[in-house]
Amino acid sequence: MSRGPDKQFDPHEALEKAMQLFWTKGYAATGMTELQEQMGIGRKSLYDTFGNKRQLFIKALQLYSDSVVREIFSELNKEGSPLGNVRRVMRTLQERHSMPKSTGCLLGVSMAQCRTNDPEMAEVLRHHIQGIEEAFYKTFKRAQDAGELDGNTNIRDLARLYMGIAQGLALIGRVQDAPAVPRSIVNAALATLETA
Amino acid sequence: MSRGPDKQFDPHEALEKAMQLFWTKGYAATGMTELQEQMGIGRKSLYDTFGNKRQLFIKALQLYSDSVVREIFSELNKEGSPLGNVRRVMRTLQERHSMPKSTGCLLGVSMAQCRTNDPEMAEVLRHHIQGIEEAFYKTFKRAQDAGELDGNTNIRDLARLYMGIAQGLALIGRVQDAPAVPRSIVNAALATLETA
DNA sequence: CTAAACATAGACCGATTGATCAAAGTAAAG
DNA sequence: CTTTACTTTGATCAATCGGTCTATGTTTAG
Repeated sequence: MSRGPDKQFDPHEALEKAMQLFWTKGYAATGMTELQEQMGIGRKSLYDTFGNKRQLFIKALQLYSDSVVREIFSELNKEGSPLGNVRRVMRTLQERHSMPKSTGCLLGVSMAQCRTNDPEMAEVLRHHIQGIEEAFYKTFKRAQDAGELDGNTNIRDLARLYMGIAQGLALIGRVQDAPAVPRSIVNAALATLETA
Repeated sequence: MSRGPDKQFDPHEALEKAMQLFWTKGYAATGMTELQEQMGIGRKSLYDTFGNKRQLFIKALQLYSDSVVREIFSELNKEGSPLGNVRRVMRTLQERHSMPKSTGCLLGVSMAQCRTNDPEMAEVLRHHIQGIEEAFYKTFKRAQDAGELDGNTNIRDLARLYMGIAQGLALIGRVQDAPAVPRSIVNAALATLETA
């Protein structure tokens, strides 16, 4: 039971701002002062609410996984042709990462920045990207059961490939403002499904 | 014509050390003090020889592209089956990024760290990864001419896909120490060549 | 009302950042 | 030799880093 005043800010909104900033600039290049300004809260409130920079970052990763990633890949679970869902998701990714100011994928950006000798962070990231792999796997499984994919296709391998392509696509989108390269990548990726 | 003493260090060796450090830790997380120590030279020598941190980084990128990338992808130009060369290169990448302390690809790591609004750095990176795309493209072209690839296959798209896969593979290798995921990605990627 | 429990704003901490500079050392030219 | 050009060392710069803390509200319980 609280006896003091309520927070004057919405922690969820503040975390979203932090996520956006980490997404754009990356972990190391984002300063607490800049975070504080963008989140629109005081320094003490920031630390009282979110712990420290590292914990704030991990919370931002969780939010990213629960919001952005979930929204994109929930398309995979819809009714209708599983492979059709995959195609639609890949086209959505293509579109996103063709935007002039594309910031890529926060998970990918973070994988590039987390040191090899930081096992805890690596574990968090591994967990999140495994979720993407599983989303693809379940969809390919349904596709195989429905006869859309050959029974001999190794769908575990395929799911991991698509997860890898999604990461590569997001990464390249950060430096490539022309839509040609992302389009090519998705074109070629989807072409492989025709004969699998 | 120089009238003073020669440098007491080998700039190339020093740059190689810097490249290694950037590769492991990333641009933002690597400090000048740490660079200086690893490079084994004085502070002034560092700035006199390499300019500033940013210029040093760009020189390190160039060295990476000219040494590491070149060494891996020169395999593509060898005699014999072009697709066989592609398979060998992809297996090499798989092996590299399955190592426990894999640091991924310096180009990929840098793409993740360079801000979207840093056009100069983006241009440098775009140039380097375009080199990888071209290496794949020329090889797929030879494969198509030799009848190893179907004439209807869009090899520009395919080359960009393989460049993207290589980047995704490198990225995931940073957080995945088990060899299963890289192996799956390369397995599935190469499987698509069988029917293209 | 008073008092306790909360939140706020912002000064402040030592440490570290990228970068500069003066002083000392060294080798070649004349 | 002296002079000149170059390097090296390491002190030092202002700025910023992540993080702490004090002082000042502000709300609720009694």
